[in-house]
Amino acid sequence: MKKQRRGIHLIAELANVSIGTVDRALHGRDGINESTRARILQIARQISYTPNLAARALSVSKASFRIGVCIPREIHFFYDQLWSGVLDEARRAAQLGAQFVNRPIRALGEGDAKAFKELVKSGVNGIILTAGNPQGLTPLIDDAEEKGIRVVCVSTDAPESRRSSIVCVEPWLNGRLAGELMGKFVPPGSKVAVVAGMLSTEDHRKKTDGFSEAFPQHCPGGRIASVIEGHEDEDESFQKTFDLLGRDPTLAGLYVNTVNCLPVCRALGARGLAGKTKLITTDLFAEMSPYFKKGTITASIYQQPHRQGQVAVRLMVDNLTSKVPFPPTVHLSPGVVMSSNLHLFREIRLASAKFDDSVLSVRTASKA
Amino acid sequence: MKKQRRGIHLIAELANVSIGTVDRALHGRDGINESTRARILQIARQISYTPNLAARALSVSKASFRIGVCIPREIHFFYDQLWSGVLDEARRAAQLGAQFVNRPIRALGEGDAKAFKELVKSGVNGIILTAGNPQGLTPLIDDAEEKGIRVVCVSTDAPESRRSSIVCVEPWLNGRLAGELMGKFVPPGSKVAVVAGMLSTEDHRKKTDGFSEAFPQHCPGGRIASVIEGHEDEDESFQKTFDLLGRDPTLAGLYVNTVNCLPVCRALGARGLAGKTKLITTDLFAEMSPYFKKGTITASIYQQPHRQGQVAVRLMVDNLTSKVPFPPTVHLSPGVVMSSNLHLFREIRLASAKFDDSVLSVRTASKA
DNA sequence: TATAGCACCGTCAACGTACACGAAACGGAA
DNA sequence: TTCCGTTTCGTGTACGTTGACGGTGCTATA
Repeated sequence: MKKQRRGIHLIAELANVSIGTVDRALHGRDGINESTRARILQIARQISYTPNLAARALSVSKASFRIGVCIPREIHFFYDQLWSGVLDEARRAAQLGAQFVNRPIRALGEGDAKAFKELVKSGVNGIILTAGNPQGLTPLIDDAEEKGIRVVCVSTDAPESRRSSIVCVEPWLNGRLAGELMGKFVPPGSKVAVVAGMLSTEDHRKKTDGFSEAFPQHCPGGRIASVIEGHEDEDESFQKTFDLLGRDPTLAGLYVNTVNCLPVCRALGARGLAGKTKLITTDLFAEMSPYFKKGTITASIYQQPHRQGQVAVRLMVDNLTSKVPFPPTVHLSPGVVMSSNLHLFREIRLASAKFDDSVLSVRTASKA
Repeated sequence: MKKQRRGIHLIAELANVSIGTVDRALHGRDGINESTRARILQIARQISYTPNLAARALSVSKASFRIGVCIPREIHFFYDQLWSGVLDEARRAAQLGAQFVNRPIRALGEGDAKAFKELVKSGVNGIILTAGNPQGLTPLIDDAEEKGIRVVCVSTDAPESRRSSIVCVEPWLNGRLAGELMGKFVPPGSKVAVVAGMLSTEDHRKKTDGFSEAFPQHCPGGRIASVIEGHEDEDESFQKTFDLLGRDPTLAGLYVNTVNCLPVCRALGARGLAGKTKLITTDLFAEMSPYFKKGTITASIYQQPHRQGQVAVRLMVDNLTSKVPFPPTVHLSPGVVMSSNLHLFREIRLASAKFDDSVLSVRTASKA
């Protein structure tokens, strides 16, 4: 009744050698006869040996690789989800000996160059980041890649750089989907308007472009009456929308391509147009919930932040552990949130029952 | 010249207790004085202790475990994706010592009891299956769970059984989302129809119910004119739809809640109604692509088979490796496919460029 | 006073890998 | 023969955590 050994021990047993010899064979160290090495490698292949990365990480007493993460914390409902996706996946990867160093920045594009440099200097093997100002970051990214540090952008791209991969929902497509939906929600010949954050940011411009292109294609005779900018300011957004609705009461739909949709909802309510004028928003957070239920928001285009974080970590870990090549781009499909499926989204579910995300007490289930 | 201990040992040394006590304190186990627990937690906080997850994983690595998978192969575009999702995740889990035994069945509900029994007898630690005929499977599932074999249903549930979890897109909600969409696509007072597979299958019935309930809520004065059954037969589906469209040319929309939508598309084309009558379908496969582009299909409700497979494996592996408790249900949100985002879905992408799914050659890095 | 029961705590052996050290076996040279 | 060096391989320990098991005192009951 001998106990069943695993891994390197099993190979040793099968080859009638010691684990030391197996170690030498597997790692190409010297001090071993070529013939026995061949024999051991043969057996390793036969039992399809895969090293236990956790054990390896433990043995060298430091993680086998470290991944730096640099994302903002400002727009909470979005980046919290992104971070939570990263964390979810990181917890699993920890079993493979991955360590994550978090180097958050205040807001998108704020001090990311500094944070990035620090991560590079700290000797990580890979970096996951939201590239706020791509022009500043591009040379740094290229430099890191040059040194063998793999860089994966998430949510926001640095397209000109040599980053290994980008995980995002394409803003242009985001706008197109909104445009197609709107085109089918409103009757032919309708006029609609776009409420953007600031058109100076590429993301909002591309969404606006996508919408403007797709809407007329799916709504015969439809056209964009106007595009207004709220500059991420609550009062300004409300006032401008309120005025717009007053000027043109025949407006059939509104597309909000920034996360800042609550003022627009309120403006619609103030004009008594809630539920009448079709409203398509972007992203999702708990405070939007009542507006879905009242019918003010017809649909929202969901960018899957949690999943973006997950996928980014997966790409990185797969590459670092198993040399899985990076796909140059991962374009997730935006989700469509409506009142029917609203409650299935994390942002809404977690709002009612907040989970404790403290890491230390990962309480193991007590035996039954 | 005492050696510098780390982690739990360091805490033990500082607190003048043994590592066992520290373990008890950190994990909220009983058999420890509350005051010493507080003291230990205090010290842990002071040195900002973080558990070495690699060590934990190693310690718990109760050797390898085996997971049985039992899903049909009949509806290729769906179950192939499901299987591919399982495989994707299985590949990762292999690094943690998970083995997967595949025991496919011909079609949903065909010989699944036999396959299930074989898996149980083969001594797996967990089973992932699509529960075709729940009534037959339920006692078997309960039996397996009794023996400590965790069972996760995917896509199709056995709700009365004691399965550990279910991963699916709820059919009722699926229908509701279709109903809400349809309600906003067609003008108030519209008549629409439902094309089902067979109403005897619970899945199709629930989808029909959900649709019938949601549609009038979102389309004032709207009503369901008729529900027809295609019985998964191409000719029958075509003919019945063709006849229906002839009888009632004012029909504003059609909802197909089975995967068998091509005959409906053709019937619409034959009547010259393609693009006029709004068509909402279910699921997604490559042959639907041209109908999206022509505008015949307005939208399709996507059940995320790949993701379902992934999630099911994750639940199982997380539980088996780290005792993460099963959530009783995982209800994924159905996706909405339209012409804008069509090309982002696996089913369409992979149709053009097939990927190679070779698994075995996970080459370990040779020393630099 | 003995004994059982309980609350609290320590000890030890895994888990799979990496690496340092040392032990054989062998050949050649003194 | 003895001595030394090399090649080839075995042994032991460390890495940090977990869980089974055993041990110490103390209190309650006979």
